[in-house]
Amino acid sequence: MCDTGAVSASSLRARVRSEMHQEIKEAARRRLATEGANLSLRAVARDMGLVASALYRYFPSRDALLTALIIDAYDDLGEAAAEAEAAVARDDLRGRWLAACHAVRSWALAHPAEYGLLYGNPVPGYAAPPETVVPASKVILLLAAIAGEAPDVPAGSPPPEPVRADLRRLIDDQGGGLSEERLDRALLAWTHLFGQVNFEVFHRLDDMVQARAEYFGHHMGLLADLAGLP
Amino acid sequence: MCDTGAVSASSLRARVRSEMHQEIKEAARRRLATEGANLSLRAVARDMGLVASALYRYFPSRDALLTALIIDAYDDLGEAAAEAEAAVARDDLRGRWLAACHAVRSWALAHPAEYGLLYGNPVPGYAAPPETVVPASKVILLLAAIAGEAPDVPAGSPPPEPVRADLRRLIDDQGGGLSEERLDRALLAWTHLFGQVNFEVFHRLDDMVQARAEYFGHHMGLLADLAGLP
DNA sequence: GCCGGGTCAAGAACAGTGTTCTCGTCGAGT
DNA sequence: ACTCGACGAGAACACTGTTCTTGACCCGGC
Repeated sequence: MCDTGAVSASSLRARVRSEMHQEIKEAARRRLATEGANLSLRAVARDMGLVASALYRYFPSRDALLTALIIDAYDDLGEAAAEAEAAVARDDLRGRWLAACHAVRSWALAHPAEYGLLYGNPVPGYAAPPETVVPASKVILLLAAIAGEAPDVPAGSPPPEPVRADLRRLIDDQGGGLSEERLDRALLAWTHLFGQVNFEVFHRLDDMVQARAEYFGHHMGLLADLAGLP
Repeated sequence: MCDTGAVSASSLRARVRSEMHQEIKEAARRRLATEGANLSLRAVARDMGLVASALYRYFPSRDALLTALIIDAYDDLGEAAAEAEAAVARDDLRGRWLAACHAVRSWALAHPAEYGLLYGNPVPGYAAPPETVVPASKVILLLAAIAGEAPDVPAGSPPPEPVRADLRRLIDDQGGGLSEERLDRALLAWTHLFGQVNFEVFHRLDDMVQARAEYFGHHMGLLADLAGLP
C-alpha cells in the first residue's frame, strides 16, 4: 500500500475529508426535508452516529454548514433551470422562458426546505456571505439572456430615469449589450417567478387555487408577453 | 348578576388581563424589531421583569403568542393599505391601486420582522391557524375590488379553463360580480406585490437596485396596465 | 523498533431555549 | 373569616450551539 507514496496518502486524507463533508451535507439535507427549516446540528450528528462536537472538525459553525447547503442549493436550482432551458430549440424563445420558469417551480416544490433557505426569511443571526451571490444570480441571468433575444422592444411604459441608471449599471457589470427595457422586464419576471413560487411553496395558495401548474404557466406566459417574447 | 359591583370587578380582572396581553405583545414586538425573527420567550419575560413561566398564564405557548402577533400584523398591514387607498379620489383607479401597493411596501419596510412572520418562511413546527386567513386576505381583496372597477376587460391572453374554474369559485365565495379576467390580474399583481416586497425586505435587491421606490412604483404601474386600469 | 505530530471523535461543560409542575402569596366573593 | 382562584417565582426536564479537554489512532522519521 505504501507504493503509491506520500502524495496518495495526503490526497487520501483529503478525499476522506471531502467525502465526510458531503455526507454531513446529505444528512443535513435529509433532516431539512423531514423536519422543518430549523436545522439541528446535534440531530445531524446523531443521524451519522456522531456526537455534535465532532462536526466542528468539518464545519466551523452551524452557519458555515448552512452556507454550504445554500451554495449547493443555488447551484442545483440554477442547473435545473439551465438544463430545462437548454433542452428547448433555440429559436423558441417563449418555450425556453417557460421551461426555465417551470424548472424553478418544480425544483422548489421538490426541495421546499432548501428553497426556504434560499428565498425565505433570512436566518436570524446569519448574513449571506459574498460567495453566495454568484450562484444566486444564475436564474436572473438566464431570464435576462432570453429576454435579450426578444425581437421587439417590450411594449408598455419604459422605466423611469432613476431606474434606468440602475439598469445601465447592471448591464455594464455583466458586460452585455442588453437593452434597458429588456432587462427591466426580465427583472419583473424574475421577481414574479419567485413571488409566485414563494406563495406556492409556503402554502399560501393551498385552498385558493387548485390548478396551480396551469395558474403558474398562465402567469409566466403573461410575463413573457410583457417581456416582448413572441 | 346582582349589581355593578361584581360586573365591574370581573370586568376589571378581564381588563387587566387584556392589558397584560397587550403589554406582552408589545414587548415581543420590540424584541422582534431589535433581534431577528427568532422570538425568545424568556427574553420577552425578562424585558417585562417577569420569569418565563409567568407568560404561560397569558399565552398557552410560544406559538400562540406568535399567532397573536401574526393576526395583529395582518390587521395592521391591511389597515395601512386600506387607509392609503381610501385617501385617494374614488375615480382615480390607478392612484388608489398605487397607493395601496406603496402602503404595503412602506409598512413592510417599517416592520421587517413582523413582515417576515407573515410572508417569510413558515415557522418550523407552526401551522397557520384558521383564524389568520381572514385578516391575511385583506390586501388581495382590496386589489380585487379596485381591479373590479376597471372600465376595460384586461388585454392579453385570458386564463385557461382550469384556472377559470378556480377563479369562479373564488368569486362566488366572495359573492361578488367580479369578472374572471379582472380577478386573474388582481392575483397576478398581488403575487408580484409581495414578491417584490419580499425581495426588498429580505435584502435581495440591496446591491442591485438603488432607486428602489421608483423601481417598485414602475413595476406596480406595469401591473396596473395589465389589470386594465386607466 | 519506537516515538512524536497530527487528525479525529468523545465527553463534559456553559449558556441559552420552550415547557411543565409545584409552591407560596395575595385579593376578591361568599 | 374563610375559601377559592389567579398569579408569579422557582426548579426541573429535555433540548439547542459552541468550546475545551482528553484519549485513541495512524503515519512518517529517527
